[in-house]
Amino acid sequence: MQEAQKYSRYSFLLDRTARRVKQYAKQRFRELGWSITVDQWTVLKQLYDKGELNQRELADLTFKDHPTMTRIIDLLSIKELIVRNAHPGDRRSFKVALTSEGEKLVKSCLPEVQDIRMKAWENLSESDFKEFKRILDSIYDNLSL
Amino acid sequence: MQEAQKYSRYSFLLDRTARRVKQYAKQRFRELGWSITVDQWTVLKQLYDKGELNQRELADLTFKDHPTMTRIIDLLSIKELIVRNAHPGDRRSFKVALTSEGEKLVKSCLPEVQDIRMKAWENLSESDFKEFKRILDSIYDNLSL
DNA sequence: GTATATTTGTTGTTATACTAACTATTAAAA
DNA sequence: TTTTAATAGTTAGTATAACAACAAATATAC
Repeated sequence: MQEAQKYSRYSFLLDRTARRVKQYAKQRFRELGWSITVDQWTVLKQLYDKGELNQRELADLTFKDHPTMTRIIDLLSIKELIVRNAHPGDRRSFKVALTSEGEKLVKSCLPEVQDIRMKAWENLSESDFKEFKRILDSIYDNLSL
Repeated sequence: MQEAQKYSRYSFLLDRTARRVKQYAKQRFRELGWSITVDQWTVLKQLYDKGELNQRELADLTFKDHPTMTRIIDLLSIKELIVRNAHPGDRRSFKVALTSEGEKLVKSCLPEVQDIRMKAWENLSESDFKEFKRILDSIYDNLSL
């Protein structure tokens, strides 16, 4: 393979693998009969870990943009897993919070999610993780503005 | 961080980085005034390298599913960069081919695409690439059916 | 204190991703 | 040979993902 083409190949592998990881989780969620998507789960989990957050904070934590977050929150609201509460002192923003339904769902799904996530990393060592994280962070930084 | 949560974190980093790589390329395509997306580029490049292919072959090579490939090909056809030719001997399928316009575009974009792709990998060594590829492949295999 | 800039969130548009259901065609089985 | 199965591709529906343009509220500058 030519030197220059090598980089396209690596980008391709990265994209392919990320899609596979997401697809696997999506499929497992489905098989388990859960009515939420992986991205919706990520939002629920943040709220579970950190408590009430506004939409900007959620977007920052998940590295999604604001319109995407608006829509994920819309869908979770319709399912009554979260609520947008008025923010006292800033009428532009909401305090997004888990409902008791939402909290119950997070608690019940958590162990299975951890199994799903672990599956990807079978047969990989502790030093592999470190290397992998270092390289991913390096790529991310190379492309940051 | 708890052992189990570590894996979610790695999946998150993988997803985040893959999105960033794609976003960067998209932004550069845009800045260069190109009227194609990154995924559309991938299809054009395959046709440039391998010649005529049917839609299934293109889907397999790019690891995309068939409906997605149908739509990418629709869009590239509208732009008259490729054509669906009848397949002699199998009336179910098409032979997809670059038009002369399409071929000209691939040739003119190729050097810049290589620069875009290279950007992600600055400051990484040859052994980093090898490690990275090995780990990505391992993850992919762990999740394959 | 008013003009200007920034922040928070929404809406609209285009493209990818995945599932399911479908048509048309070809291949395999009985 | 006719029934059945498999393959190639499309269409429909839902959910991200990214960008642009926007409204409303808040913060800053003068």
